[in-house]
Amino acid sequence: MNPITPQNPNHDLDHFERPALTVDVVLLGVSEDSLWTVLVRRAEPPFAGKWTLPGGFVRLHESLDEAVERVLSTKVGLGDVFFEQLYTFGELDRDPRTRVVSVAHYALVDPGRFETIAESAAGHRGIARIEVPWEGETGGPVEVRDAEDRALALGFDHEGILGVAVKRLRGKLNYTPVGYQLLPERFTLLQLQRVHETVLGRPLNKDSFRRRMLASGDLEATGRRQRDVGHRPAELYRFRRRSAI
Amino acid sequence: MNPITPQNPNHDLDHFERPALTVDVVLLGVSEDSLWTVLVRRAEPPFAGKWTLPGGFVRLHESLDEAVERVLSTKVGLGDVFFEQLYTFGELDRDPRTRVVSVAHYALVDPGRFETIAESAAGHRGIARIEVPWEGETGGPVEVRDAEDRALALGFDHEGILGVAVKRLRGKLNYTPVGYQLLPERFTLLQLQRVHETVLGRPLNKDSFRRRMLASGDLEATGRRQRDVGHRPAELYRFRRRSAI
DNA sequence: TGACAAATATGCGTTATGCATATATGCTAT
DNA sequence: ATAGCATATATGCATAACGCATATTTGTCA
Repeated sequence: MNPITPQNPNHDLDHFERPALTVDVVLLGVSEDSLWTVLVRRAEPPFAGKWTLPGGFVRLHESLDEAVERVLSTKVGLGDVFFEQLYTFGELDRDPRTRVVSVAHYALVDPGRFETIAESAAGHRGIARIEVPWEGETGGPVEVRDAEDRALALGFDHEGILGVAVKRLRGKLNYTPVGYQLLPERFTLLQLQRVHETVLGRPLNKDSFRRRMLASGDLEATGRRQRDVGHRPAELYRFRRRSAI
Repeated sequence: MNPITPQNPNHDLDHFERPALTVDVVLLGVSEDSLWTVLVRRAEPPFAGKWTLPGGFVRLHESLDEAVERVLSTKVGLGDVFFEQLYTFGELDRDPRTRVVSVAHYALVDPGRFETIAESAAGHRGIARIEVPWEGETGGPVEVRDAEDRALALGFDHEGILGVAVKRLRGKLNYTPVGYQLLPERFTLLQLQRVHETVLGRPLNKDSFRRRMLASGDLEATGRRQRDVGHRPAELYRFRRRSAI
């Protein structure tokens, strides 16, 4: 026990032996009825050559949000992305170099933007999109596999962070309209349902999904309809900006 | 923009100009149909004399959970308390001395333990329990008042953190059985309902509350009943330890 | 012009919820 | 000892939400 002494309240402030602070970002997108995330390959030790979540150290003069925006811009080439804080991981052995505490975030992008990441991934070798596997019904740990279906051991504790992010997103879908961040501006009810089903990993009842969504007040009919779909076109909706009553 | 250079990947690790890291704890308890929290009076600048959440710097060799336990033990004299991480606050101007990022937690204690804190508060002048006001229906900011009903400006951004904690607890009550952390081991259904009502700030329907709780599978009848209550005594329940199936 | 596929609408049984009412039971005052 | 009290507990019912099945509508394509 080593309390802050009243004699020197700034004891800890002057002391340089403090944990380092990072942000890590779980970037998620839905495409082809699968949930994908974006990983970057580490060039340097520790975990050189391993795939990890995009992340970086928090600078003295930037907020956590600014650090996330810098990471997304620098490492993935994205700006203006929706993200929220997920959880802060502070176990002692997360990083073999030294003590590092990481404020994890999850970010959501629509299919169009995710496509640009996929193209970027095709060009560079240091970035990849990986299909997020279902957690087993048991809620076991996520096991990531690459395009050739080889098990992929992520660096640091990032596999655990990915699992927490997916779990959080699934929970959020049940009581917030966060799904719209995974869709283009205009979308049909069935597209929205498919996104929910993809994230949740289970089929949803079409009628009650429609009723709930329309009753929620979060959706707004645009008056436009689908085109060239080979069947009766559906109404296109957009998410209503929540009035700040 | 000052990216981590591949030439020196440990650039930031070696650099001492990193944010300081603290934990702050919103300690909550229910008593007399009110929700209370525990504040400590700061002895030193900044905010000397102001009331703040108990908190402290995270040491290099302790995890976040260990830091919280140390803070609860050192500043409030409590051990073995239920707590969970709340949110990490990282705005630039939180602390006038230097950049400080705080991982906020909320902790819940039963009335018996809260009573010991209240006694301790009566003895020492550096600790107090404060009734948490309802947020208005508008969800406006919490305004803290002391026992003499004087407005109390908390130090740092702790008023905001308190508001987030109450909001989180209210949300959690709707889908998890956290309420039992605010009760003694054995309790009646009406006591549990009163706790929920106190936290949520609104009356609940007795019948559907009973039905939901009994159907949830979280409760277990102990076979014992209340004593000396001047009316028909109620069954005493305890929370069933969730099997890890 | 008709087949097709999905959108949209309607009906209905099941279940959850809110409310009202009736009965049970330990304690207390007389 | 007993009547009355306050709350626990049980039952019934109207309403709303939900899952499921079925019918109808409407662009597109062969």
